[in-house]
Amino acid sequence: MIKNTIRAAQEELKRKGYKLTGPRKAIINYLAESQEHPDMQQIFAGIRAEYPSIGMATLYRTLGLLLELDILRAITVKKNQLRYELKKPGDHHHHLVCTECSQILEFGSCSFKHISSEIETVTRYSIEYHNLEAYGLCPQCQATS
Amino acid sequence: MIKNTIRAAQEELKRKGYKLTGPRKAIINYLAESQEHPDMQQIFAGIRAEYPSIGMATLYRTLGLLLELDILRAITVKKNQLRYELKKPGDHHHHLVCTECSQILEFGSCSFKHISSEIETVTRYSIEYHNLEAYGLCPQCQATS
DNA sequence: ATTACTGCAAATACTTTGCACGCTT
DNA sequence: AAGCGTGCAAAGTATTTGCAGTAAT
Repeated sequence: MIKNTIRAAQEELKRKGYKLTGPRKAIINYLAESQEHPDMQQIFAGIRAEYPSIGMATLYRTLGLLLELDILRAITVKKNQLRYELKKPGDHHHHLVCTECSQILEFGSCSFKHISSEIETVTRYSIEYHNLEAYGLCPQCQATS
Repeated sequence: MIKNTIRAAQEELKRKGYKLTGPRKAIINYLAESQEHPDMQQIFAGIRAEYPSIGMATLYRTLGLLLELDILRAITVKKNQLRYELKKPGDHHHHLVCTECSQILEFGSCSFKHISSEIETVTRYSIEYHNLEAYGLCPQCQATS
């Protein structure tokens, strides 16, 4: 499945006319393989292991590009704290975020697609994607309070 | 209705043991009265008109506090661009964001509450609130492309 | 009276940009 | 060969923090 995710991301880049460079490959690979939802510093550190010459500016530029191309999704865990995940083809889920420890859990049920087209009709927006984030306490943090 | 929003926010502050100070009142008033979804700079400018001595640090601290108390909600229009809105008692809605011009439209239908308790059961999280943001092109930006 | 809150200024942290060089197509 | 993409360093923003004075309870 990871292979598919990587391939889909790479193809999308090329399809839109962007070059498939070393740093971009390394970033996509790292994101596809990471099970957690890493933040920018974790991504940077992780990629340095594979591709030591990468600079922070490239990471900023690349994450920005992937977000714009809708290959990458950002999850807000706290004010000004983002975590990232590569979109997997055929997978659609949302996130539960612990307001205490920032743990992220995925859940599959998405109720939005049922009302999406009605909202498009009413509002005349054309909807491209959506994010749903639910916030609360994870089991561990409930126990600690 | 604005009165209610202001009162609810003020009471929540006091209930949790925070002081109801001049700057806090001014910020709450400004947010309650603003129809758009202002960003931090707009809020700062707007409040200076009412309360010229306010400093940026206070605004940062206060918005942070209101977010934590779940009185205030942040809407992500682009990477690192947030807009704010005070929560109104009895009102529940979500947002449609134009990826081109960052216009925000509210929509009332929320499909999440139906599945919320099931997700709590399955995941053992206790959910406090949730945000749904749908991204796409507004009618004007569709026309311009 | 007590203690939280504020404003200022300084310190950090974060993000973007310009440019010369290198790599993908 | 052409031009996009990269890394570095510097510039530009954004955010946080320490502290002395002030105001809310």
